[in-house]
Formats: sequence, structure tokens, C-alpha cells
Amino acid sequence: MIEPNIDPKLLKPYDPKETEDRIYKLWEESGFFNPDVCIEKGIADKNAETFSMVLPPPNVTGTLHLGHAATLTIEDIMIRFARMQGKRTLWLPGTDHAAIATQSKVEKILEKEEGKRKTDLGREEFLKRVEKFAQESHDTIVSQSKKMGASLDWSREAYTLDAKRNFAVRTAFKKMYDDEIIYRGHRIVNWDPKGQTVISDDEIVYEERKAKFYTFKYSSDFPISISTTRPETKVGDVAVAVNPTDERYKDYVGKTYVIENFCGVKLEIKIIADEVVEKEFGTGALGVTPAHSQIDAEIAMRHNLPTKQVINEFAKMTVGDERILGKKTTEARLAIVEWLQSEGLLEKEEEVIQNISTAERTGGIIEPLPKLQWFINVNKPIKERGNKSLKELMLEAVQSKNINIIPDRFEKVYYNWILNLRDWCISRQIWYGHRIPVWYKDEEIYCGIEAPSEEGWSQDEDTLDTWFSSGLWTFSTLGWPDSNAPDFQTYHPTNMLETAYDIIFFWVARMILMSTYILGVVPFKNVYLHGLVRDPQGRKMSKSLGNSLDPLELTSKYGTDSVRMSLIIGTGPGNDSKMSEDKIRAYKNYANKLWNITRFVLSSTENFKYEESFPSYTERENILIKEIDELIKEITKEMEEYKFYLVGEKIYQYTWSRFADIIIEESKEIFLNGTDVDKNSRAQFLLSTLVKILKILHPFMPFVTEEIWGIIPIENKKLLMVEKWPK
RNA sequence: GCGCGAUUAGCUCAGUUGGUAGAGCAACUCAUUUACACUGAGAAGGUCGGGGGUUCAAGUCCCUCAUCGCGCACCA
Repeated sequence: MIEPNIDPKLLKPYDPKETEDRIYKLWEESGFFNPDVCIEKGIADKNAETFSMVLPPPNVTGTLHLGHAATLTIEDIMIRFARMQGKRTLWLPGTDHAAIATQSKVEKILEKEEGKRKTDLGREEFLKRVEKFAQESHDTIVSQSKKMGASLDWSREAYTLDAKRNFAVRTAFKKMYDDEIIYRGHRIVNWDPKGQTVISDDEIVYEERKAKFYTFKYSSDFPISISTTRPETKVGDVAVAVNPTDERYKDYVGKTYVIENFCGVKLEIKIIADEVVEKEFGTGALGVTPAHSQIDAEIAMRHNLPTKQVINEFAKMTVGDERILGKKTTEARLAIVEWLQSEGLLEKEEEVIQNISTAERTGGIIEPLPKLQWFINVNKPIKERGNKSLKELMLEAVQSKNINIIPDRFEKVYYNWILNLRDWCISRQIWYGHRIPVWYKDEEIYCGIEAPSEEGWSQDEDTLDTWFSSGLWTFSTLGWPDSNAPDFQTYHPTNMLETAYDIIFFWVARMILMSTYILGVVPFKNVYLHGLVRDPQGRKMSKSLGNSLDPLELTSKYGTDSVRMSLIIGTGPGNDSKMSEDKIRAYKNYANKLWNITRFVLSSTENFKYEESFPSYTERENILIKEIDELIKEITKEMEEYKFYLVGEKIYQYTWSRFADIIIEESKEIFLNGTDVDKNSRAQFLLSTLVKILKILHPFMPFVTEEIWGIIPIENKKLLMVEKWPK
């Protein structure tokens, strides 16, 4: 039955392996990922509405996982849709140096493969190793992104740590320094003994663990008992705080007690009254350790108490005798408990569930330590911005609806974060990252975009929190600090920021902070937050669980289009989704179905020439045309509302249950027994509807649709990716 | 402690402004070389987590409880 001049490819099942790389190359060579080329070639109008978006830059810590694949798919759908609507469309790729994450990864490799530490190599040599690793990760990421079909404008690719971004970082830092938004301060910070660096509040992950809650007295003649889960810090106590209204301890307030020998350490404890102490908690008395607790430091400040550091950067004790000196905190804890017991001072030992602070990237247990660090002041009024603080600017951007968050329930999450926000610690004691643009000479400090020209200045050793540079991303990638840069003028603020909801604080909020402060405008008009991709049991995919699916493996097994479809369908904004191979398989069958539909349509319409506006449809076809056109109208609206999960499913439904099962089936009868008028009308309908299906399906399944488009006999056709979205 | 989300067919999820419960996958029955077995036709499957309320009408709105998950805060 099949005519010999049908493309022979159609005679076999659809083969994504043979197709995908070839199609991607075709797209890349066309240059249409680049909006400038689209304008040059008459695809998009210079004055057309813009649609711009930055890709959340993946960390150069290794390879892409399914979460990245989901991001790439959702964003590619947005971009391809906008491009087909004739918008001036830019999707900008890049990667993130992910300072701590990348450095600790390389440190691990170095330790494992060569048994060396970074200090064995020295800063310069170690950084070379990190850069090599980063480059390799980058290359993998780029090739994986292409594999996913992402229509990113590679000519504009950026890196958070390249020269242009470094210039932007230095410029931003200098402005903030001059405005006194950035300051250097001595405070209790989150020290990660494992990563040997300070981290911000947001980089802490809380883990529930069992702990012992000890109640004891410093000495037998001390009048008040206190409780703690960390007895080892008690050698750094300078006071006991009670609630001012607590009758039990009223008489002691103001007195100072000297304990000559607390496990070998001399303590001077003053009894003070402070509102923050809860009468009901523990004994209602709090041992104040200013050097190793945020709250205690605040109490100490109010009461003018000294700070006594007893733990160092390696989480080891710096005071006492051989029982604790130089010991790890966990060992010192046992030693002190043992001593308390032997002295008869220990009154109670309870088991409690405690939230322990760990470092997000290294897993190290956070040790609060007093340190001199750089901070961003989130409360200082900024003259240039109507005397509003960063907190207020961030709040206003969303409250004013200048930024629209989808789904909107995340607005509340965002407001709550701002409410609890404290000054952002931005300095890190690691080597990989943007060096702080501050120089010291004796007592002098100099902050500048470039190093001071005179001799004798030495630069701050620290680097910046990786999110500092990510915060500038929407504009540092578009030519800023040159505010006349054409890209910056055309594409900023960006239209859309699409990312997973788990980096709303790290990234989304920081971009809003940087943009509203530095530029006075929002970085993006819309935020679309997607959920996390989980395994069939709903668990987070992780290497240690061994349940993570490799996107590359999946795409080579089932084809990229099927993987994309399964990542989209059943995935509403903000909701986590479950991924299984069964689901992907279903969409592999769908791609093949479409392939066979094409085979049928082309082989049965061979003697008919496709006419874009066919004048003489019969009544039956007019009804069918109305049906598909109404569907297109409906899904176009839903595309504009970002309901991709809905659209994907509707197109699937229509092509399979309607077009293939009903329309094609009845066509067989028409082609066999119908009049010439009926046959002609049907043939035109089949061809024109296939064209419509290919167009609306293209953003979802770009490879198979482009491949079929190439086979269909239509005159003067462009690539499907730049065809106009049907109306 | 504060807040958010989920709970609908065996599984995964839709269900727009309230108007007769939907899809995919799986399982079941039939068809057997068809554009396509990566198939077609058919049937089956649900007191929409429990309870209460508003309404002519509630999966949908309100209250409440339960279970699961998440975020933030606390963590002496």
C-alpha cells in the first residue's frame, strides 16, 4: 500500500538516537537560538515584544540530574513558545562556580587520589586544579543541556567567575561599600570546622538528633542550677541569666561568684536579669557563653559582659588542663560530664531531640564563633532608594506586584524569610571565588574596583559568598556595569525567572536584593517555581540512596522528547513530582504514534498538494477544523498561563484519541469510497491538521516534530522552531 | 511554636468562576498483521482522608480533626 516515494525513514519506527544530535546541530547552525540572528533573518521583528530569561546556572560540581532536566525542559517550552509567537526571545545560559561546593569536591578528590591537602599545593596551584575540574564539569553540563534540546543562546554564555562577572562583582561591592551597605564587623558567625569557613544563615541545614540535656551546678556552693546540651562550652561562661520577674532567683541578681576550679578552669559568673530568659525552660536560668552562642552574645552585649573564647576553628578546646585542652568538643563534653558526676554536681540527665546545625555543603557541625567578617546590612536606610532598607526594597518588589510569583503561596514564604532576615555574611575563608576587593596597609583600608597603585597594600584573603555573584546574574550577564550595553537595554528586567522552589532564598531573593538596590528595578517580572523531581516512592533522588536516574541514560534509552514529556505532565507549579521509567515509556510510544500518523497521512495524501488556505472544505471537515482550532485557542491561553502540564496532556489526547483513533480511521473509508471532492477535502484537512499538531507540540517534543516537519512536503518552509504558532 | 502543601480509581495525577466524578499507566475481556503490537475495540474500577456547616446544588467555599510531607523560628 505504501508508495515508494515516501521518505524511507518513515517505514521504520521512529529512532530518536539517529535523529536528535542531527536536529540539534541543524538548530545550532541556523543561529536561531540567538535573537540577533532571528532579527537579521526576518524571523522576529526588531521592535517585537521581548521575552528574556536566564537559565539558573548549574553548579560546576559534576553532572546534571533530573532536576536540571526538568528546569531545562520547562524553560525550553517557554522559550520555544515565545519564539514561535514572534517575540524577540533570549534564553541565556551559564554556569555557577559554586565556591564551597566545588572547592570541597576538589579537596575530596585530591585527598582520595593523591592523599594531599590544599595547603600542600598552595593557593595558586590548588586553584588551577579547581579550574580544571570546573572546566570539565562545564563541558559535561553544556553537552547534557544540548542533549535535552535546550534552545539556549550559546553565543551569550556566561560564568559566575569569569572576567566580566568579576568586574561586575567588584563594581557592585565597591558601590555597596561606599554606601556603607557592606561593612566589616566582629560577631558570632556560623563557623564550619569541616569546610574551614564561615557560612551564612541560609547555608545551615537543621538535622534532628538525639542529645543529652544536662542539669548541674558550677560548684557545690553556687546557688543556681543550669541546663545545657553542651557542657564543654560552660568553661566559657561569664554569667547566669534569669528572667527579671523570676522570684526564685531575684535575690541573687547582681552578685558575682568566682568558681576557682570548674574542671580545671577558673570562672567568674555574674547573675544578671534579662527578658529573653524563659522561666519555664529548664531551670529558668541560662548559663551565658558569649563566644559560642548568638543569643548569649546579644545578652552579653546588653550587660557589658566579657567574651571568653574557649573553642577554636577546629572545634577543639583552647582552655583547661589535660582533661580537655586540645580535645575535640565532643570529647571534652564527656570529660566535663564525668568531672561533674565525680564532684556530685550533676543533677539530671535527660534525653532530648535537638535540632543540630550543619553546613549545607560539607555536612560539618556548625560551631558559633566570634569572628571579623564582611556583612551586608539589610536594615540600613538607603538614600538613593528613598531611604528604604534592603529588606524594605525586597518586600516592596513583591508586594507592589512588580514581581509576580507563581504559585502565589510562595509569596508568604518569601515575606516570612525577609521578616526573619539578619545581616548577610558574605565573606568566606575559601580560595575558589571572587576575592574581596579590599586592600590593607597597616591601619588603612582601601576598597576599589582595581588594586591601589602604590606599594605595600595587601588584598583581603577571603572570597565572596557564591550567591553574591549569582545575585547580579540577571544584569551581569547582559553587559552591566555598562548601563548602555544593548542587551542590558533590551532584555532587562527579564520577563521570567524559572527555577526550583528550593533556592527561593538563596537565589531569587538575592537577585531581587541586588537589582532593586543597584539598579532600582526588579530583576524579573515573573517567577515560576517548579517542584522537585522525586523517585517513584516519593523520595528525594540522591546518590547515596542509589535511586537517582541519570537523564543521559534515560534520553538514550527512550529519546529526549519522551523524557521531556514525562517531566512536564503531572507537574504543576510548586508541586513535587514523581518520576518513573513507566511514565517515560508511555511517551516514547506517543512519539512513535505521531511518526506513524505521519506515515499514514503522507502515504494517503501523496497525490494531493498541500495548500495552506484551502477554499473548498466539505461540511465534515469544517466541523473538524473548528474543533482543532478551538483546541488551539484554548491551549494558547493555557500556555500563556504557564499550564504546560495541562497543554501537553491535551495535545496528547487530541492526537491519539481523536486524530488517530477517530479521524484517521474514518479517513480510510473516505479514501476508499468517497467522491473526489470528499477525498480532496479530507486530504487537505489531514495535512493541515498534522501541521498544526506539529507546531503546538514542538515546544514539548522538539526533536520528533522538527524531524517530521523536515519530511512533510511543504514548499518554502523554514525550520519548525521558528514557524509561527497557529491561531 | 508559626506557616505552607498534600489526602480523588490498584499506582501517578487533572478537575478553571460551586452545576451529573476525569486522564494516563497497571490489571481484565475481545480483536490478530493493521498507518502503528511502541496497536485497536470494550468493560470494570471512586461515600473525592473523617466530621460539621453554608447552598436549590460542595471534590470545589467555611470550620474542625486526622495522617503524611515541607519551610521558618526555637533549640539554655
